[in-house]
Amino acid sequence: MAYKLSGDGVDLPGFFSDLVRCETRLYNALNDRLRERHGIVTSQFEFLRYLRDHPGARVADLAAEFAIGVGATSKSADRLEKQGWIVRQPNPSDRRSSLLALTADGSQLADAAEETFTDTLAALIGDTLDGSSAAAAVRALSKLRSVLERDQIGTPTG
Amino acid sequence: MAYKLSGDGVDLPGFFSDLVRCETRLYNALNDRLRERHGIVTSQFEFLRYLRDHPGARVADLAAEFAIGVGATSKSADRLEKQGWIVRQPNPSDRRSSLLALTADGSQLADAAEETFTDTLAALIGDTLDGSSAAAAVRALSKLRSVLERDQIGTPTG
DNA sequence: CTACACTATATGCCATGGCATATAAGTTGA
DNA sequence: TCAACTTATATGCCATGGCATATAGTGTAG
Repeated sequence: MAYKLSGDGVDLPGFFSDLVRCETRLYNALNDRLRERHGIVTSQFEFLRYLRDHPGARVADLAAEFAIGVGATSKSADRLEKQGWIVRQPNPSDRRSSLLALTADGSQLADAAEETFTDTLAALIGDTLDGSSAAAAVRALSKLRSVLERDQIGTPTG
Repeated sequence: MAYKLSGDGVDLPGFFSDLVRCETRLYNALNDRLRERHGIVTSQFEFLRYLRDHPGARVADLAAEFAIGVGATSKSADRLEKQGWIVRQPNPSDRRSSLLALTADGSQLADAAEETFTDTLAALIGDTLDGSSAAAAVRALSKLRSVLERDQIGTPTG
């Protein structure tokens, strides 16, 4: 009989499929709602919310948080800046980088979109994710995330 | 005291963040490994594996499975076909669509990539996803997926 | 101070997906 | 049978991210 070196009883490929499919569908559904109500998509909301909660963050901070490339993050910031939702302020301690911050408009948008975001999420998965086994799922995913971040797994190069 | 209509004690936005970040990092890490060993990325592997397990599937079947648009699926099939990994066979019962199937090369690639895929996943999350609370997480995510699919949540238009 | 390595960001090219539209084929009702 | 409707896929335009590279600023050894 063959050894099972890890993941006893856990079908990891199946888990991964479920993870990706849940993420895709939730992201799609949230995109639809945020776009129709606020003219933004989920990734933009996540940027705005992060900047609201971390004013003065740099491009590299956003890239690390979302595990996307620095280039993509810079372009994303360009678009938000062009819309007047964020500003690049000079970084007094390092002129290579800028400190990003929400404008008043951006702040208002982040708050309004957050309500839509939270409500939509509750409507979509609030009932399904009820109960104690769901709490275990939430904890497990949270732990998995910390481990992935700690070990820098899947951090893009650029 | 305010009512909590759903999701008692579950921080849904936090759960969603964890879900998306785990998905992103795992996808990135799997992409790296699959690209270096087989010259494909994870989405391509998932297509190939699906066609291996569902020979004769149509473009619409793939689109439904992965919750992406039909147009994107068609283009993805173009690329796999151009590489010689799949073929479009005429559908005898409906000439609007084709039946997709792996070539011998595609089949071989799917099997080889699956080994890399499985091993990599085990290396990345096998230890973290061990134990009974992880089993609960896996079940919860599986259930969430079924509900999202049943209710057609996040199914793209095109 | 100055060359050299390093770092942070910006930008260009490419791949991929969404969405709208086009086209071809199947279906239906009078 | 044929016009109107629906369905399945393909294609075009756009947005976004990866990756490579360019540029500017920082740190450091001598």
